[in-house]
Amino acid sequence: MVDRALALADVEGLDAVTIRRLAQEFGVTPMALYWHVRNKDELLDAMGDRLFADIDVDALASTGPWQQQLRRLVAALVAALRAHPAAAMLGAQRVLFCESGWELAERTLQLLVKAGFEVGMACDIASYAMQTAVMLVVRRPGEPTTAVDEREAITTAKRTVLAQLPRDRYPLLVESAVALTSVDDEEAYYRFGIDLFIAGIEGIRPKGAKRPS
Amino acid sequence: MVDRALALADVEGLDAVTIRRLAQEFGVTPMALYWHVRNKDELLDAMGDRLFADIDVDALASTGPWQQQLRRLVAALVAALRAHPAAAMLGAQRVLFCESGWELAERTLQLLVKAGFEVGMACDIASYAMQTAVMLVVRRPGEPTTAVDEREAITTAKRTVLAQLPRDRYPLLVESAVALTSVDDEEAYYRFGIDLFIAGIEGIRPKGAKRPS
DNA sequence: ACCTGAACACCGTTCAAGT
DNA sequence: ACCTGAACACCGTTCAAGT
Repeated sequence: MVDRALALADVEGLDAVTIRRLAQEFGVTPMALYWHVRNKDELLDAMGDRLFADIDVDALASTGPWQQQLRRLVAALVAALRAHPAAAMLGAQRVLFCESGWELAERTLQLLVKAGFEVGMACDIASYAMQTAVMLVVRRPGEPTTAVDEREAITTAKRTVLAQLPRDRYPLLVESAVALTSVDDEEAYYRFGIDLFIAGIEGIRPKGAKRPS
Repeated sequence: MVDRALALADVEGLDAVTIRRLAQEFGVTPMALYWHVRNKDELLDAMGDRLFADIDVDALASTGPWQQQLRRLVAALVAALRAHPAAAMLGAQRVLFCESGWELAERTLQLLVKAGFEVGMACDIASYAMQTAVMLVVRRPGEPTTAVDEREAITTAKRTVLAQLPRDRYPLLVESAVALTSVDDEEAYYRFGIDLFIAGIEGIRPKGAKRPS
């Protein structure tokens, strides 16, 4: 049922995931679902939890310098969310409330503390990391609530608007109409986002941080 | 009407903003609103646009080194979104489609190009900046769709769950139950987020970048 | 120019009842 | 243990009609 809901979200957007629609997919009456799930929120939570299920923290954060470990963790998180972009935002509220999320969070905190950050700072960074991963996935163009069919139309419409702006007032916007409304290389896009995050972390880290381990 | 909708979102969450509810607030029948707005999406768009209305780009990005200008722009964006946290996410899809958003975007691109980034990279950074600002505001705890009344209850519930986790498996999570579920100093939180962003940008910038201006 | 009434196709959810 | 029927209080939206 959770998988079916995720599949539905992937194709038609998160808004299409309704109790009634899901029941229809199962060839069953809407009320039947209430036997398996307490209410819709519980279903959405379960969808969020599922996102983290396949992340193998141990394999990611055991060897190498902390920057690389952190990068691998964030990259794995992003990859997990990318599997279901429409549902990715559900993950943000669920990391701290499911087994696999705990594993991920604890490891990240551990890693940051070992790197010399104090616990409070490690918490801020870990939260920021999670939010950044979600942000990268739930990004432009086309809200996650949109069906895949409409996405392309929305994108070109947006692009057209930008391209027709007055050139004298907004030269860079007009020039960048395409670049601002689409992502040509997905992998490069995510690499850039993660690079930026890691660079930020390294940038704010106190220079003479001790390494207790 | 847009202001009323924002006010409603502030108090009861974005989910409370419905055509029918809004009509009720105005002491009018739901269908009356369709005279002033084509449909609900148009209303949400207008709410998103309103968020940028008070940003005075010229005052922010005219003097000083580019890092400071960029910081001021992002800070102003964050401040603008913070005025209506529940509606902040609406801004993300609207920056490129309203007057004040264009002003903001063009200025940011301009600034980045002057700083030595090529136009494509400047676009990526500007998009990232916008997303980061939204992310910082639409953050934990309590989804933007939640009413203010419920927020506190949700927060303490989450905290309790974390505090009761097995200490041997998740020592850092248990220790950080409070830190992970709340923000004690709002200003420090936002400063941290913006610092991290700026540090990232400086980190990825090519060292010998030329300064054409 | 601005609003209403009636109607339609959707929601989530409860609760008693069926097998 | 698992599902249904009927019902309720909500949505957004259209369209003809009122003033």
